[in-house]
Amino acid sequence: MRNRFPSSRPAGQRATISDVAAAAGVSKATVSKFLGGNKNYYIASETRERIAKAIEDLQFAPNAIAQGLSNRRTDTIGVIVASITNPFYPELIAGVEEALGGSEYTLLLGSTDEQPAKEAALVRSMLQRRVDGLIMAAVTMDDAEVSRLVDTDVDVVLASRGLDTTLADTVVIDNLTGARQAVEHLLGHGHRRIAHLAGPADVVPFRYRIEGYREAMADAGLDGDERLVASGNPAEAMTALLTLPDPPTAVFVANDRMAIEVLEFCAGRGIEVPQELAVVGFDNVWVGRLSGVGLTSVDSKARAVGRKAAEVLAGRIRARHADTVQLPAPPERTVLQPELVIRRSCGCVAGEKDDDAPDRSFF
Amino acid sequence: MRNRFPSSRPAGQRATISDVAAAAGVSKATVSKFLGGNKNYYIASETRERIAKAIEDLQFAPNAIAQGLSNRRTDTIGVIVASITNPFYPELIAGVEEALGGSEYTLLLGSTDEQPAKEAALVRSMLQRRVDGLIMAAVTMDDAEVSRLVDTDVDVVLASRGLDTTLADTVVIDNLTGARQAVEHLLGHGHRRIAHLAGPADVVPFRYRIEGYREAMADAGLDGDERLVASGNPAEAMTALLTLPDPPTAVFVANDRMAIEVLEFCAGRGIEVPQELAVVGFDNVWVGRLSGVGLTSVDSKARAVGRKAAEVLAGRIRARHADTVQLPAPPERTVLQPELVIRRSCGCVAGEKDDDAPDRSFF
DNA sequence: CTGAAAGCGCTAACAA
DNA sequence: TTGTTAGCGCTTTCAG
Repeated sequence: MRNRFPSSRPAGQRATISDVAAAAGVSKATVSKFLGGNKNYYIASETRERIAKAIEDLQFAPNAIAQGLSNRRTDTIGVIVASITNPFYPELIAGVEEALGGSEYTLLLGSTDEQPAKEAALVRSMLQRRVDGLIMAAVTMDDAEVSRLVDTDVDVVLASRGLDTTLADTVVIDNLTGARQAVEHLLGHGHRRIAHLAGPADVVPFRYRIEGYREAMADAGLDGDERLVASGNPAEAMTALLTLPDPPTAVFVANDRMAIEVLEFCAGRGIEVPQELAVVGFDNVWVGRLSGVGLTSVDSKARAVGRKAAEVLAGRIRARHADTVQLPAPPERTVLQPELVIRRSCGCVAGEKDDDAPDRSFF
Repeated sequence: MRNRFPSSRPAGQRATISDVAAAAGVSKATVSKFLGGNKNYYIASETRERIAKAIEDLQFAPNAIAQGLSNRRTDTIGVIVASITNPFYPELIAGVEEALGGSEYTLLLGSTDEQPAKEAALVRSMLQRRVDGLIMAAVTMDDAEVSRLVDTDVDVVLASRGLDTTLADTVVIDNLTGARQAVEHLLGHGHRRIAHLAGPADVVPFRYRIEGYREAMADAGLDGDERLVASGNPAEAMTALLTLPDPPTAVFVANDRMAIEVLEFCAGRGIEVPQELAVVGFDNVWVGRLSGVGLTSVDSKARAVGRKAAEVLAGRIRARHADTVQLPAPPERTVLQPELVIRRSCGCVAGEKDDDAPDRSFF
């Protein structure tokens, strides 16, 4: 195997710009200009060739760390999600990657496992690593913390879990409307006792989903029974709900993760879904599409949210690095519309309205 | 809100070690020693306090990029997976994070979408970013490419997709045995016409799964019918298989992603699983556990593989950075044993042997 | 115990 | 068109 490092440095050590300069008989500056590509530096085509050859010979690739230090930008963006194993987030990440497609950005990833301490540590770590921007798809921080974050020199966009804040760019879906749609659909099926299995109240979207539930119930003149709002471990919550004197005939669950557990709970107890209990989830994770699952759910557009978040962030970064110095534009808030996807678990006839592309593969 | 940057630099600019040094009335070198923590530098406790105060006042956090340049290590490890939306990989990533738990490592993530070109680009990008190590859970490279990669100064471990190579540390499961178990189980159910839906042949594990299938069939004196080995789009492949003159009564599918599509295909065609067609998958992705799915599958231990890969890698990095210079140990190959997890789709009675912890949440 | 100085690999004025 | 020089922010000898 021929030695790929003909320079004087020991094997396994990568060539530097100085090696290239020496090999090409030019200065580092010239090589650097050659690398810069974009800026219209003038450099003799003959020199250009010599440099290209040296680079090729030495298998040189610029050290991005050194470039980062000098350029004050790393072409890296951080993505912090709540739970990498919840299929909602890989989908969101895929959206981010999609949007960043051709660009030179690389993703620094972190999963908080829903732990605020881990979230804080990840933010710190990414800031120290000088990411150019940060997409937060896990936010348990309060406004003060967000504002401190926004005060730094990295651009931040809050995705999906976004707070109410107007401090930072935000990409969310309309959780309130989504929740209303779900509950209204259940009302349309004739249900009157509709429960809500809520998510942790320290996560903003869950608060809106509760509110949407309450509004829809109130509009139907069915509000007031707080016993119908449960939370915590799905199995336990369902047990409590179903042993109520006047148990619910339907439940709107705050996300699909929990909704699937409700389905499993019912399967385990021999409770027929949707006959004995109708179930509607939230997120429309791909699993719900499986014919053996058939979960009706509000699509929270994970991929689109990720894509949009990345676009907004890229725009910010571009603006920041633009030559023309100007005040940053005020935070931008994008609200995507969710969409109720109807399947079996709500009581609709199978296939009635399920318009999923049947040939699309699952993952 | 009080200004968090009392130094002279403009808001939004982070304090540097020089700012701290100035504020504490010491030199950068001393501050750096203070930061180093571990090495037993002697520094007066009074100075120590002044520095600590300055750091606190200035909200100083060292620039990891600059540290990286100086230290020649970034405390970052790259993870390249084949497809972030295939639940197998988030699980593997979770294993990596688990193992890296307390340490200061951060993950640089990339998903290749099974495209060799993207894989190459990601490797390049991560190398340029000077990751300390690389976990490749997507390898379509050949030995030559791997060897070139191993020749660099980053430690590489091949996880799950590992080649046959002995050039790099590898953590895999015993795919051949796993496949044999699957097929033997089907044989035990009395099946004689067992098909195999194979994965892309350029991915090593899939080749072993085919081989395991062939061996098991041969051992049962059932080899020879190559028409039973299909590949490509699951729906099309199944259609072809089922229109054979002597169609299979069971199919061993190379991974759960495809197995699930087979299940959907059957549901769509009204083909009863397992009565008309028994199905066994590979990976034991959590989805298969759902009561509405019940997919019998060979567990490929994604989490354990991720964990082990991270441990091996961390060990390598530690060794490389150790003061005592020594020849690197030869590549280490870890082979984890897969495990057949039995559910409905193979023909076993539901619940018969499904020993999943029933209360474990899904994701 | 502390500091001066050199250097990690690259970029960006500014000269030449 | 090319080279010189001075950093980017931190670490690490090596002298005090």
